[in-house]
Amino acid sequence: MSTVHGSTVMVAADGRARMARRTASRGDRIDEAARVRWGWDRLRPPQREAIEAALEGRDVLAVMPTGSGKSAIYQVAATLVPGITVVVSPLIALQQDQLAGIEDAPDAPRATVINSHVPAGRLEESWRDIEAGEIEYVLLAPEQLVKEDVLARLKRAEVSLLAIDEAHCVSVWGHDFRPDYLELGTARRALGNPPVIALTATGSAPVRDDIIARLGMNDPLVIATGFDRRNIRLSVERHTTASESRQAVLDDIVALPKPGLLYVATRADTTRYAEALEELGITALGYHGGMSARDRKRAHERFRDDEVEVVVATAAFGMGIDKPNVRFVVHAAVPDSLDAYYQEVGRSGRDGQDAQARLHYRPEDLGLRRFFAAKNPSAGQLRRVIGTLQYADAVVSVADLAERLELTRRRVGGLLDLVEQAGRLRRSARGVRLRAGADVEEVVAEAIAAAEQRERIDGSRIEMMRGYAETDRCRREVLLAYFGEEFTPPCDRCDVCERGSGPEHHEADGPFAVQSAVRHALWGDGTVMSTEDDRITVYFEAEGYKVLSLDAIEEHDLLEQV
DNA sequence: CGTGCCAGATGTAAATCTGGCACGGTGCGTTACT
Repeated sequence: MSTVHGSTVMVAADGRARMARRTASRGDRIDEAARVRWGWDRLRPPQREAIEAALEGRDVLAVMPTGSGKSAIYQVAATLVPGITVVVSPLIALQQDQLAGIEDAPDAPRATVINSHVPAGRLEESWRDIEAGEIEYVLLAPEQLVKEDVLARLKRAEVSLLAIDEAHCVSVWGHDFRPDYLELGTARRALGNPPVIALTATGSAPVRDDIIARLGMNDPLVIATGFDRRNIRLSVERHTTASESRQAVLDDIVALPKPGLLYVATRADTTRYAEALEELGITALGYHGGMSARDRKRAHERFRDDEVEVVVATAAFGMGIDKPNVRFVVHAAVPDSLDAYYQEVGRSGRDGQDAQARLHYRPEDLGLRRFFAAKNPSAGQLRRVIGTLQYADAVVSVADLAERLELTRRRVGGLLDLVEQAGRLRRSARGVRLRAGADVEEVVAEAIAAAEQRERIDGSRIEMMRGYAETDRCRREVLLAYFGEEFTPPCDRCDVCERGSGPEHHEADGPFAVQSAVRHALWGDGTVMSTEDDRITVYFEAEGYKVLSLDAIEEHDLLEQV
C-alpha cells in the first residue's frame, strides 16, 4: 500500500531508467505500433512507461487529466500482446465514441461493443468474430462482465489485458449506485488474471486506494501526472440567500465569454436556469439523466457544434466531453467532493486558453450532498441477506438473492458490499457466500459499522469541499493539496491571490511532511494531505479527512510518524 | 438537510403567514407495453 500515493511519481521515475536500458527494442516496437496502427508520431513518457509496465505483466493505475491520451495506453499495449483486450467503460454512449475513435485510426485492429443496445443478430456476429480471433478490443460495461456466459466466452477467447476506463467509477459508483463495479476484481480472476490498466482523471487518496483494492491490483505502477491547470482561474462567491445566489449565477453567465457549462444540483434547476437564461437572450439547454437518450445526444451535439452557448446540467453531463473551447464552468451549487468539482471544472479550457471556474456557494447547499451521502442501511434487510446466505451455506448469485428477498439487485449489492467491507463475504464468479463461522447478529453489527464508516468518509469529503469554498488561502494550493500535490502560492489565478488577502505563505516546517504516513491513537493509519501554520489535514483510511490542530497533537501526543 | 409547494388559517377583503410534507443524482439491464 505504501506505493499507492505520494511516492508514486518517484516509483515511476526509477523504473523508467532501468526499463529503458533493458527494453530498447520493446520501446521501438511501442513507438512503431503507435505510429503505424494509430498514426501517432510519438508517445509521451508517461504513456510509454505505462505501456511498458503492462507488457511486463504489471498492473498499472494511470491518473492523468482527460485529453492527455489515457486511452492510447491500452490501445497501443493491446496491439503488442497476443489475446484480446477487454475495455470496461461506464456508459454505452462512451463505448460508441471509443469504438468510433478506434475505427477512425489508419490501421487499428478491430473492436466491438457488447451491451444491451446491440441487436441480438449483431451481437452473435460479434461473438463469432471474437471467438475466431478477429477482434482485438471488446468494449463493455461492468454489468456485462459479471454475466457468467459473457465471462466464459471471453475466457475461451483468451483475454490478455483488462483496461478499466474512468476507473474512479469503481469507487464513486461501486458502493451503491452500480454495484457490479465491485465485481470487477472477481471478473478479472475469472478471466485468468490478466494485467489491469486502470485509467482515471480523479486521483485523490481514497479514490486511488479504493480502485487498487477493489480491482485486486498487485503492486501496481501508479503514474500520476500533474493536476495543475493554470489556465483555469479559480474563484468562489459566497451568498446568504438562495435568490441572491441565483441572481449572481445569472449575472455571471451573462458577463462571461461563452460557450460554457453551468452545473446545478437538481433536474428541476436545469430547466429553471435554462429558461431564465433564454429570457436573457442566451441560448441555453438543460441536461440531466432523466432525459431521453435522443435528447441527451442532441444536447451533446449542439454544444459540441457551438449551436448553443450554455448547457445547464446535473452531474450527468460530462464524461466523454472533450470540447476544447469551453470558456467557463460555473457551479450554482457545490458538488459532493473536490474530486467531482475538479473533474467538472477540468472540462473548461482544454485548448489551453483562459477559462473560468466559479463556484457560487451557500453553506446550506451542502445539506443536499449530506442527504445523498446518508446510507441508513436497514438492519432488518441486512439480517435477511445475511441470514439467507448463512442458511444457504453455498454460493448464491446476487440475482438469486435479490429475487428470494424481493429486493432490487442494487439494494442487495449495496448490502453485500457492507458485508464484504466487514470482511465477512467471499465473492466468486458464480456469486457470493458467507465466510465460515459467522454469527448473523455479529455480521449485521459489523456491516452497520461499515456503513457508518463509509458515511464518515463521504461526509469528510463533503467537508473538504466546504474547506475549499471557505478557505482564506490560495485556492489552487488547497485543491492541489487534496490531490497530494504541493504547490507554493501565490498562483495569481484565483480570487484569493488576486485580492492579495491570503495569509502569508510559510514553507511547512512542522513535524509532519506532506504525504507522509502517520498513525493516530484513535483513527488509525493516515496520510498527511496538507500542512498549515497551526494545523494539518490528514486522510485516515477508516475515517476520511480530518483537520488536526498542531497544538492538540503535541499536547495529547495524538499522532506518530510511521 | 433544505426548499418549495399547498392547504388552511387569519379575520372580514385581499393578501400574507404558517405548518406539514414531498422531494432531491449518477446508468446499466430487463421487461412489459405501445
